[in-house]
Amino acid sequence: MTSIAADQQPLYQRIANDFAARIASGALKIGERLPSERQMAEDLGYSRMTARQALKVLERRGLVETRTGRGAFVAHPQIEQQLSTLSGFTEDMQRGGRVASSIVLDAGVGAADLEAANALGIAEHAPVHRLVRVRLADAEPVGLERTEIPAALAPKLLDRADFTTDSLYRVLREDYGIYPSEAEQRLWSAHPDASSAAALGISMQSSVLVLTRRTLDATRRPIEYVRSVYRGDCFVMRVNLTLGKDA
Amino acid sequence: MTSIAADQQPLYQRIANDFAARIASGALKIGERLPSERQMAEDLGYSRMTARQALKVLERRGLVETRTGRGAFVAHPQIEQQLSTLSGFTEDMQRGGRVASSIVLDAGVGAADLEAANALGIAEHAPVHRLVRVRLADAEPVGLERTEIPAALAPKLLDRADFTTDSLYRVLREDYGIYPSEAEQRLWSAHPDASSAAALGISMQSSVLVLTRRTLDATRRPIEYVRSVYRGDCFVMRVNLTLGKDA
DNA sequence: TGCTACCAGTGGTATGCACCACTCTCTTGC
DNA sequence: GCAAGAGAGTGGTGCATACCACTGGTAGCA
Repeated sequence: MTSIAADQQPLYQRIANDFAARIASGALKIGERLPSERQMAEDLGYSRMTARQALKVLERRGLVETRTGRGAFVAHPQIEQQLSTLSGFTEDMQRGGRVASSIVLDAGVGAADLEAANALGIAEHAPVHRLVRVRLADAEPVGLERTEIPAALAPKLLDRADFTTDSLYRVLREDYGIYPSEAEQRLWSAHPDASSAAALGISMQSSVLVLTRRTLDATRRPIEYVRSVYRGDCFVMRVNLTLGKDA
Repeated sequence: MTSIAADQQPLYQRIANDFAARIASGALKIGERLPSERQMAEDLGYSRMTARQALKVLERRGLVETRTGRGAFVAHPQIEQQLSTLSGFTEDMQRGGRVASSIVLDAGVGAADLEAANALGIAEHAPVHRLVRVRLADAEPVGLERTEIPAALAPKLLDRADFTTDSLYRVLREDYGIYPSEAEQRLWSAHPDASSAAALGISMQSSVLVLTRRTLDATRRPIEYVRSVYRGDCFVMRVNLTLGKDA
């Protein structure tokens, strides 16, 4: 029976995936405690070491964090943190004592242009949810963000929440079970085009930071494509590179 | 004897650190094969599982990569790869069919200014190795990189090699046993100052990408501070974010 | 000569056990 | 009433063992 390839995945991977799915579906909420290693093993009939191995996988994926003598807990989503510290807008503003906010310029369904379609792996002119927001610091526009998400991926997405304040990722996660797990970002320095300059209230001779981001979920399915323009004089991007957590 | 805190570190960590040190010192070279798990265990008197655990640590640190049925091998340094793909200069140029090269404008010992001193954790005016290079694509200047390294860290560093072609990290690694393992990068969009504009042959109204990088080694000791200016019209920075390798 | 089949060695997975340090609770004793 | 201490439960470390899938070489056959 070696021909059966159905669950050729190792046991600990299946256990990990099972928990990952339960976290994604919301059956396990952020901060909630997982069953103890011994209990998992006994209840479900495998060894404690196997349970540990599964937890290690979840920990490395950033879905779970463990505390000695306490237990294992569902962690706060990490890629989102990385994406947000990368563009660290809100914190930057708050650290500077300024108030961050957004204005939604557009929120609806449109047709993907060629660039977005390529990035998202869909046909040109295929329908996408489009969210265009101006980022403000103390009511002054400092950035223009344009996000596109395949319409087929998340039906009625933009009816779900008020994205002036709400997080797009939170809705994708909690309402659609979609977890960002990977992202490719490109950024460069340029002068703004006419419409961006107008939206930001700056001259076309100014220096701006242009950013594109292609975000994938755990199955490497593209879930969003972002194109942003930030004013160069009030925006610093931080990137931290590390190798593992072990000293 | 519970008071002795000398080697309270777990066994597998000590094994891992031992191998890490041997890799850093050059006793184990890149690509070289490590002893097999069973052999390590038998020779040195601990369990195979413990040896495995140590190898897992090294794998996560990016020092070692394992191949089923083959063995474990010393990996190519990863942070350096990340730093270079981040600034992906050479590859970008090669992909575009252009030839990448450098001109060394300055290579010697100087006094740290306040910004560099703070970043490197040394006193202002303390001696640093200073390396200033212009990056060229097809003989056209596209970036200006200014690197500073505490002089105390690597005596006679700049006599060691010709940095027109050689890699700074390679020399740090092989001659001084210093491994970059962490980096903080900041970047923003701006107009160049007069001297940078002159070095790059561009106008002061151009848009440039400014980058600073603070690199730390495994003990979180600052080892370099880099300030760079890149022409916005011919430089794209790529950043990839991921969580773990497991599907 | 050239292919196949085998085999020894390797990492990968899984089990089971033992002991430790840590955290929290609940009881005991002042 | 409150503090010290016992105890149960948790993750962390380390051990021994077994079998699997994969790799590379080699011996043997055509």
